[in-house]
Amino acid sequence: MEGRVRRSREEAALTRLAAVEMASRLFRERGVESVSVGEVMASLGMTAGGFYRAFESKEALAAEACAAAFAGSALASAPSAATMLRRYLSTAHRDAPADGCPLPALASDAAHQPAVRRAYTEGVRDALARIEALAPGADSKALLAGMVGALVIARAVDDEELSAAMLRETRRFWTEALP
Amino acid sequence: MEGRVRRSREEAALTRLAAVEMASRLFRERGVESVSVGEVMASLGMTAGGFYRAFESKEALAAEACAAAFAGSALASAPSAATMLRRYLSTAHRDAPADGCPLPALASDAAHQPAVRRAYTEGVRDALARIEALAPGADSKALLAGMVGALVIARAVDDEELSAAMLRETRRFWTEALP
DNA sequence: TGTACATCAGTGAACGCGCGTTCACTGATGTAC
DNA sequence: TGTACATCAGTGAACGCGCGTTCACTGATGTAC
Repeated sequence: MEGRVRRSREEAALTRLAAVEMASRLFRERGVESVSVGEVMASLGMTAGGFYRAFESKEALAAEACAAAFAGSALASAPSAATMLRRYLSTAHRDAPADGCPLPALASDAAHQPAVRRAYTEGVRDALARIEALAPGADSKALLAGMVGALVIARAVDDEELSAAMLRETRRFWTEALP
Repeated sequence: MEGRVRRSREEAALTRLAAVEMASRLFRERGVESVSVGEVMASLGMTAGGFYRAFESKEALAAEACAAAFAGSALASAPSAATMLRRYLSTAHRDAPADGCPLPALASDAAHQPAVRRAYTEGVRDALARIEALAPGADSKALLAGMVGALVIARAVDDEELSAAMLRETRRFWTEALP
């Protein structure tokens, strides 16, 4: 296109927020390393060059986008432990990683990239606190491990029946195991 | 170096096996996409060009290397469910992904690459069968989810204490929960 | 068994490509008077 | 409020780099006689 160029500062700030939000979704869907800066900006109708007016590097975006993913996690709003388990261990959650919990989606990135790792650690602490609030007395770490593991395996497997069974059986076990 | 070149067919076959084994370790350690063909071959003291006499593509190597990782999984040799839990949910296993179970290490690759996905699915079926053999009557899917999830989180987290606690509490819960 | 030739495992340079990042430039926005 | 100038958000081309893959070449291995 020709040169429609400078936006107002307000618009630029909104663009920045939109980039973080878009990156947070794309990173959960496909992993930080598989999504390019150019793709994030193109999704916003912009070119890659402008990215560096708003962010210092891709790593800085990764840190912000992951923190944003944890901050906006839907797990926060469940009214009971049973509801949390039903929503978390659902095929809908499995099939929508971009909108879902970052713990299964970003585990591999966190294991290999320090910027993601920091946000991830806080996300684990928050998740444990939420589980303890919803299910006092439950073994929160074993429960979180089961939820995250079931989703990770359900997303990695080729067989729809096996995938659904991982979610269903894990949900059933923990629904019965809770006080 | 100068041209010491052609090896015997026997040597070439050993080189091929060594490449699969090396790739299987490197892929578990850092993920398939973060390890280059050149790096795998350099680890064997060779150049990248020769790779394509033995393999059709990097994707073909990924499929073979992942299948090999599952075939050689140490989980197979545990004499009891308690021993399996102790070994699997240990900091030693957490800190040695190259030698460890592929289920936590390759989950992200399986979710995004069809060649890995197929081997992964068989790996999940095998793991469930082994758990059912060691702990008849246990909820094998919930248990596998807990083991894999605890290791995935323990490897993704910045805080040694939190990381060790994830393993320890998950192990304690399941040791008590088993028949 | 010995010799002459064909094969082919591995080398190393080159390729096309996509990536993260830089930069000169544009023209609307923001500011000073 | 209106004008003149400075700023700077975003463009688009270019960069250096590492990747997966190809290919002409080498010389030891394998084979035919």
